[in-house]
Amino acid sequence: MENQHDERAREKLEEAKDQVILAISETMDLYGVTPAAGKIYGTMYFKDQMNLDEMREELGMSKPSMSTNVRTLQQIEMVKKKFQRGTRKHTYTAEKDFFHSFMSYFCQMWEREVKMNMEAIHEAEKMLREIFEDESISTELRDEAKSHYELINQSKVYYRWVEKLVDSIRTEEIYKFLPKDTEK
Amino acid sequence: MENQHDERAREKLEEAKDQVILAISETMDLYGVTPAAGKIYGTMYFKDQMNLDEMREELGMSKPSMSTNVRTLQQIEMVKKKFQRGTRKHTYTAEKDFFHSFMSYFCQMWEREVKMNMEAIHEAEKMLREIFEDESISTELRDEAKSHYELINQSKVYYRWVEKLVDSIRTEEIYKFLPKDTEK
DNA sequence: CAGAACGTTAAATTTTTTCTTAACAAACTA
DNA sequence: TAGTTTGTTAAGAAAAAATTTAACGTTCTG
Repeated sequence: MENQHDERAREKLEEAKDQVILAISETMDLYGVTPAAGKIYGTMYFKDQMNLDEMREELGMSKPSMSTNVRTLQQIEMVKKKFQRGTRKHTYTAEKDFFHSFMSYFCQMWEREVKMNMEAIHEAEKMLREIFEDESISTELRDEAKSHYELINQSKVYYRWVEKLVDSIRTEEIYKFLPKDTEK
Repeated sequence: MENQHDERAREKLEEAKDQVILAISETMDLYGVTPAAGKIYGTMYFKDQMNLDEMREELGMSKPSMSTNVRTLQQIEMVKKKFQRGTRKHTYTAEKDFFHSFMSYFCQMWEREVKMNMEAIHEAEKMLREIFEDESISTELRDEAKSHYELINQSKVYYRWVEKLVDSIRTEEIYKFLPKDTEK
C-alpha cells in the first residue's frame, strides 16, 4: 500500500511538471521559438542534465531534431553544454535563471532590430538629403523628401533608446531601477 | 529637363522609402508578425492615411489579406481607424511613434507570458505541496516534489519582475530611468 | 425596395516551416 | 585498421501558416 500511494503520487508529480512544461513551451512558442525547442527546454528545466539520446527518448522525437534545436537553444543561451568526462555523449544543462534567458533573447532581437533599421535609415537619409538639397528638382518633390527625412530621422530617438535599454539589461543596471526581489 | 531630374529624383525617393519599409517589415517579421502585415505597416508609415483598396493596390495583394492584417495591426495598436465622413471606406492611419508600438506589442506578450505561467505554477505548486506534505509517501518522492516546488517557486521572482517592467512601461515611469532623448 | 459598394468570413490553395529518414563525417574502441 | 558510436548535414515528407478566391452579410444609394 506504500506502493499504491507512491504510484499515485508519482502520477500527480508528473502531471504537475507537465503543466509547467506546457506553459513554458507555449511561452517560447509565443516568442517564435519552435515547438520542439520549447518542449526540450521545458523538459530539461526539471532535470540536472541530459544528453541527446535521453531527450529523444523522453520526447519521442528524432535525434536530428534534438541536435538542431539544442543548438538554437544554445544560441539564445537557454541551454549550455556541460563538459563531462567518462562519456562520449555531450551533456547539456538548462539555464534555470529566467532573467538570463530574458536578457539573452530580447537583447539579441533588439540589437538586430536596431542594427537593421539604423543601417536602412542612414542609407535612406543620404538619398533623401541629396534630393531636397538639389535645387534643380521641383519644390513638391523636395518637400516630400524633406518630410520623409524628418520622419525617419525622428525614429532614431527610438532606436537609440532601445540600445540604451539593451545596455542597461546587459550591465544589469536596470535592476537598480526595477529590483528583482519584490517585498511582500 | 526639369522633368528628367524629377523623374530620377522620384525613383531615388521611392528607393529610399523602400529601404526603410523593408527594414521595418523585417523587424516585424522577426517578432512574429506576418510578412503582409509588416509590408502594410511599412507602407502606411510614409502615408497620412490609407483605405483597404489603396493598400491592396499599392501592395498588389488581396483585400481579405488587407482586412485581416489591418485588424491584427490594430490589435497591437500599430494602426488606428480614423473616423472620416464623406466616404464609406474605412480609413486607417499608422501609429508613427515606435515607443507606442514597442509598449503595446511587448507588454501584451509579456502579460500573456506572466498570466499563463503563473497559473500553471499555482496549480503545480498545489499538487506538489500535497505530495511532500503527505507522510505516507516515500521520502524520495517527497524530496523530489519539494525540490521541484522550490524551483518553480523561485521563478515567480522573475514573473513578478516582468509584471513590474510592464507596469513601468505602461505608466511611462521607465523613461525616468531611461530617458527617451539622448543628448547629442 | 433593388442594386451596388464595402468589408468580412469560409474554404481552398499555395507557400513556408518544421520534422524525419537517410546518408555522411568524425572520433573513439577493440 | 576495421568497426562502433555519436553528432551533423542534406534531402524529402509532413504539418502549419499565410494568402487567395469565392461566397456572404451588411449598409448605403437611387
